[in-house]
Amino acid sequence: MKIATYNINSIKARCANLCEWLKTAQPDIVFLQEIKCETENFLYLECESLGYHVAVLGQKGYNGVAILSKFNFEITSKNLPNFTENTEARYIEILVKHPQFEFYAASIYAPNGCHTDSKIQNIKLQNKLHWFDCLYQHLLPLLASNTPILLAGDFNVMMSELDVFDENRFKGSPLYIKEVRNKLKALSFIGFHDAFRILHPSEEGFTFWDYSANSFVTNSGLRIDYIWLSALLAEKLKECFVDKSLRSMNKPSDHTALVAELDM
DNA sequence: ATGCCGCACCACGTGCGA
Repeated sequence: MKIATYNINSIKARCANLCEWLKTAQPDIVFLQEIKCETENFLYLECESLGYHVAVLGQKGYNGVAILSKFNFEITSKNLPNFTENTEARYIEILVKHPQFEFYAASIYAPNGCHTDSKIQNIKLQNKLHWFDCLYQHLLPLLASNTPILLAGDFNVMMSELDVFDENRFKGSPLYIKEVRNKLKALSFIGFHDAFRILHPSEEGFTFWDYSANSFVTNSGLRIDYIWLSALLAEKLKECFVDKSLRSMNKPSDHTALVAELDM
């Protein structure tokens, strides 16, 4: 089983790139973030004609998450039920139903918490930390159900100096400060495994390069997109890699896809 | 010490991203 996560930065602007990539990469499940469209405006026909069932939580203009799956599923959650300020579309979760296996799978777009005004940034940072707390509160009963869980998406956190091209530029950033990194580390404390790091303990694995300053060419990137596997899925992990082909296309997203192969 | 570019939208400027 091949799965991929991709912050697409507008599904509409990326339709041709996405379809071309789906045809060549042939993933079974794709987790999308920042689709930037309302639920009813998603590219249903294009995705369904390529063999995918579609789950969408959209929003006008910003954010928005979706899952494309060749396997049948039921939607089990739209947004975090325990997060009270749910005006932003950042979480959609399905239960994949295959005759041989069943697991929860969520597409995640965590708040980034950055703003030019420091007062507003602090409010956004607190919101980000609270959002992660709510994510874990939501995940604990799922873990207790003993159903395998897969989390994929843009977590807006670099976990270590390996994950950032120039650590000094991000000192104090809500993407990198200790409080935020600790929130992500907490995922491993409750039993999730960072798929890329399991297989590549010392590679950079960047998934994002800013549009400006020629950053893709100079490889000034960040690793902020992750696939997290609960134990029952981590033991099936065969391969995990960054597919840079999407970032190399015309009119690319500023992110590219992180891909994992699991031996189900 | 900074969004340098690109996206969407009551749109030809502004908000937002990371």
